Amino acid sequence: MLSGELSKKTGISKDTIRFYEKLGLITASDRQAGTKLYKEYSPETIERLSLIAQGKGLGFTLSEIKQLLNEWDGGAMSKGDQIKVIERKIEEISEKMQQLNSIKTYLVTKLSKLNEEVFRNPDQ
Amino acid sequence: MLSGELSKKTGISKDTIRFYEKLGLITASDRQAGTKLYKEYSPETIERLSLIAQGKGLGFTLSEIKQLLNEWDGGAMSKGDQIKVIERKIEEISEKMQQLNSIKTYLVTKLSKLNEEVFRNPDQ
DNA sequence: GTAAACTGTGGAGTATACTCCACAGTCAAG
DNA sequence: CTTGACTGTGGAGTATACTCCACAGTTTAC
Repeated sequence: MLSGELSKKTGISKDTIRFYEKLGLITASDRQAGTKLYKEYSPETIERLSLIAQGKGLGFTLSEIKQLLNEWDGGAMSKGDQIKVIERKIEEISEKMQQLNSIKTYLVTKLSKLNEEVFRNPDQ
Repeated sequence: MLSGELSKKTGISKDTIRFYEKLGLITASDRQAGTKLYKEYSPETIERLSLIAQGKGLGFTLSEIKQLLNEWDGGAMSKGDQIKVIERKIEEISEKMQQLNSIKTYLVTKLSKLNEEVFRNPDQ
């Protein structure tokens, strides 16, 4: 799959795809075409890009996402180290979830207060 | 409270504080001192700054955070509109939590697989 | 076989979120 | 009363994450 198709399938621009490739977030195999090189992306790249998008939305930086993805693929680390890193990530994610939950609780409280007010005095 | 104290209490640099003030994320009252103006921050600014830091860690941009904080303070919107906006934010936050949860599940699975492997063959 | 669509490249430009610097005025301690 | 710490300001610089552009090859459709 070339960049155009990948871009259409993920909604991520070809420039961004190239940018991610330069950073090493995704990879491609080169295919010769005359004097030019074309870049073949494997279908898994689609899932990888959607993980990147998700990670970004959750406040991870691209370099954090790169780490996460590489640990995923089990890099050069020993099993023991991999376990430690993943445990740490799980902790981080749990923290994020707690934070989101407290914001949510706050908003829900505010919401029910507003609903009550409108119920009592509907012309607002 | 002046910027230095606020900075010490929050761990956020005075430059960042000034930056946030320029963006309207926080406010200060001016106090004249000779030819100079000093900026007085209320104690609530501390909590506001910690909310900003949290929001950032959760993938919200500063302008999204600004919106969130202003809706907090009940801006110029009608109650009905406020309710709609807050409902939308709650949805967004729920989505984020679901995403985090699916990543967490993935990581937990990976972790238990790794633990099992190390249990069977500890020299890694 | 040729025009239109597609491809990778280098490099410049943009938005966001800071961060640093030098300066001049202010205040607090001795 | 002066010295040293603190303050706000304008403006420049940095890191991150894209986004845009022009160009020269390539493939596809007719």
